Amino acid sequence: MKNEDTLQDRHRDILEAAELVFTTRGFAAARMDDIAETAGVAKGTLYLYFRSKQVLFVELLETRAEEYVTTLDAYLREAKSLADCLGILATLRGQLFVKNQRLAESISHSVPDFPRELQWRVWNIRRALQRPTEKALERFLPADYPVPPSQTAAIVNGAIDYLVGVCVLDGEQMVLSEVAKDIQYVLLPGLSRGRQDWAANES
Amino acid sequence: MKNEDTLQDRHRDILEAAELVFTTRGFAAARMDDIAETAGVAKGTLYLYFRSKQVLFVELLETRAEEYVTTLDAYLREAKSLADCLGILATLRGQLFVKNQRLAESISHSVPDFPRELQWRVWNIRRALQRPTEKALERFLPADYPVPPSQTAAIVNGAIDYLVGVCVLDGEQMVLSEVAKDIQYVLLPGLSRGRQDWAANES
Amino acid sequence: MKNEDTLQDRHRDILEAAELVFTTRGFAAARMDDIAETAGVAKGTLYLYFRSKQVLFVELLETRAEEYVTTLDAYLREAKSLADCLGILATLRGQLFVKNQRLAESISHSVPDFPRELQWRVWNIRRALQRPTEKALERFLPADYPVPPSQTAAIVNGAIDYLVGVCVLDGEQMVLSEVAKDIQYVLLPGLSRGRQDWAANES
Amino acid sequence: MKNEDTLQDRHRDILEAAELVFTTRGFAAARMDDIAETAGVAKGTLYLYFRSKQVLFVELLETRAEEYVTTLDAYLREAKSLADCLGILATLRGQLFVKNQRLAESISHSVPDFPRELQWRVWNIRRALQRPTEKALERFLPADYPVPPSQTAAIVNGAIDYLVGVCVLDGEQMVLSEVAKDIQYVLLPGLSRGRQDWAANES
DNA sequence: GATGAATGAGACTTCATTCAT
DNA sequence: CATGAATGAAGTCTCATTCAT
Repeated sequence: MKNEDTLQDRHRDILEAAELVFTTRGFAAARMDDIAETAGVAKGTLYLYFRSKQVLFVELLETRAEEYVTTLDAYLREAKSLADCLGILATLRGQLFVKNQRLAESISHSVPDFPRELQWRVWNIRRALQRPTEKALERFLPADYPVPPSQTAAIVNGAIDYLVGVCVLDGEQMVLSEVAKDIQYVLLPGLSRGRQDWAANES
Repeated sequence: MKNEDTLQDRHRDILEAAELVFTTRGFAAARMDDIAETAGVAKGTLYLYFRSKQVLFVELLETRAEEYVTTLDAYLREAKSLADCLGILATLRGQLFVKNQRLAESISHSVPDFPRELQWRVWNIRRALQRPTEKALERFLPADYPVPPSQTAAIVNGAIDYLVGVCVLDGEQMVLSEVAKDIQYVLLPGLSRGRQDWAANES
Repeated sequence: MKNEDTLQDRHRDILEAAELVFTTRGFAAARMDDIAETAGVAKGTLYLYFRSKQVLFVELLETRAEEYVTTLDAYLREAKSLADCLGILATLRGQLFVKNQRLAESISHSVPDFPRELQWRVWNIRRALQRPTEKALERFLPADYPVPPSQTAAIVNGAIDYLVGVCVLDGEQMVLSEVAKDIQYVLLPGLSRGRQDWAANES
Repeated sequence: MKNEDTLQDRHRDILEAAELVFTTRGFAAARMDDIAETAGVAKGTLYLYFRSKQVLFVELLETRAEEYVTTLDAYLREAKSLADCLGILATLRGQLFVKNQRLAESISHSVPDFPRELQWRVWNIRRALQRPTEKALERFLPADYPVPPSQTAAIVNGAIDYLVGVCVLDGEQMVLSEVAKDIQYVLLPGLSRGRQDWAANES
């Protein structure tokens, strides 16, 4: 009988293979054959660990989201200022972005066909991915900041991800410290002023 | 012989059906049967107008991108200030880009399998979508603005699209004027200061 | 109103186009689109002259077989000897072989699917194509020739067609007088002796 | 894991089913569904053994051609005279070549659409099928025989195949010994005389 | 009569899933 | 537990035939 560790390994190998394949081709175009081959197991073995392609996909999302959130939270806890936050977000999203982004893209397209239980799990993942940025911003935004945190978080994450994405698509060697600097330059002023500045600016 | 207009209509009907289906399911999961049914034509008719599913997808992208760029350019030409630009971008991307964004998401996954000629066409689409924001920013950014326009454009577009996307995903009734206001509040300060401010801020 | 001649022309144009296409691709792979384009008419027009692809095919076979038989009979009537016969057959089959052969090949594969009435017409064509060689041989074979004429005809026709076919396939410039000479050299002796020679040879 | 023999069997079953279907209907009209049903396997199984219909067709040709050539060579090696050769050829082509001939007929129509690599393989098959008759004739033809062996081979093969074909088409019970006798009677004299006889005959 | 856009049955092929070994 | 051969539903695409113009 195989011991517990071997089973864990197999499970992890399959998830890693699935990540590679889903990331590269998207959910619909990914083939279980490819995942099996990449994982170095037989096709039937996949079904010993995951009931279906859809379950494999969702459990992969859950695993990666959890890891990502844990990492991000740990780093953001150390942040001393809004500038720190932006720097950390830019750096970590820069490192993790490509894989996660590609996975995330599959969600909106694929999930509508999933059974309800899986759809619910995906919904939870989405919520979880929002929170770290949101929590960090809450700590440092001016108390009277007029834009709600969830939407400010969307703005910040969008800015970072697109900038990283453009660099990657253009094939440029991505210099993360540059990305962080650009992000800080553009976003910091707008994130640092309270409502009275707004009023001032409007007038 | 059917008259010219009828043919044009059919062509447009199919593109609209394709837009709906590709947008909803992504390229790989979209079925030609669904597109045909949505367009109200027989399966074979699709192939009278587009040689293959891939060609239909790319020509849809081209058509929508062209429309989008034309509209955006026209509006941005009227902008009198950076605030105007951000407002226009937020409003139009909110109206037009949710769909296009979904289409765009399919690209990175699907296009690698396409024949080279189609890949090249997609590449051109990507370039075209970047330009309007870039051109508008060039007009209003301070002369000594330290972040290159292409990357500033990425930051702006990303902020807008994510914000719109979050609103849509959350199922909120999207109030575009709110979106525009939030965007202006967060981004405007950082886009308005020249290099000397940067130096000041750093110190 | 179009006059009779124009209708005849159209009919003939279509048959010629069909001959070219069926000859090139075989019955099953031939497309009505190609035949229409080759004939310079619209696809629907084909169906004004021939009820279906199968009918078009069979009527083409009938037309060409009739022409071929008429021509062959006329020439063979002039033959003064077995050598003449072989020379004439080699020359004419050499001229007509490629087209007819290709058409004939389609028959055995395609006809089983045809409706019974068309099958019967094809059967008649086959009989008709055999007869000229058979009739000519009957005139010149020794009275006591032991091999039945229909089978002798098969041997003669097979020898000629394969020889021409090999030349064509090898891409050689086919010299018909050479073909005729070879055929005569190989076949004439065996066709010229009566049964007593056979007995002699056997002993 | 299924044992090696079972896989071999399946492979052979499919080839036999393919032979039956391609032979009956020709390449273009043959349906993979029919081949699968005839072989007693599911449609998808065919594609585990052969990458496409075209590949299945070509590999069938290769297999049968190889068997045929091997058998023919073995028998012809034992021939003691030209009469033996003709008898052997008539008998074996009668037994083995009706099927192969039907396959061969598909080649000229279907192969032009094939990818270049498959075309090359078919070309090699054609060459291989020519050689046995040619080699045998070279041993027994008079040294000064004026017709080149490759063309003499074409004449002999054509005569045999047509005769067999006519018998089959007429639905006659084919008596192979009769066929052999007829062939020998017609062809032997012409194949036995050297060039001086030719000169004599011409005068 | 002539056209050719439209149709839809049916072809090839793929791939998630199963199950005997 | 692990395997991978087998399955068959479902996808893309073709093409003979029809019919409104």
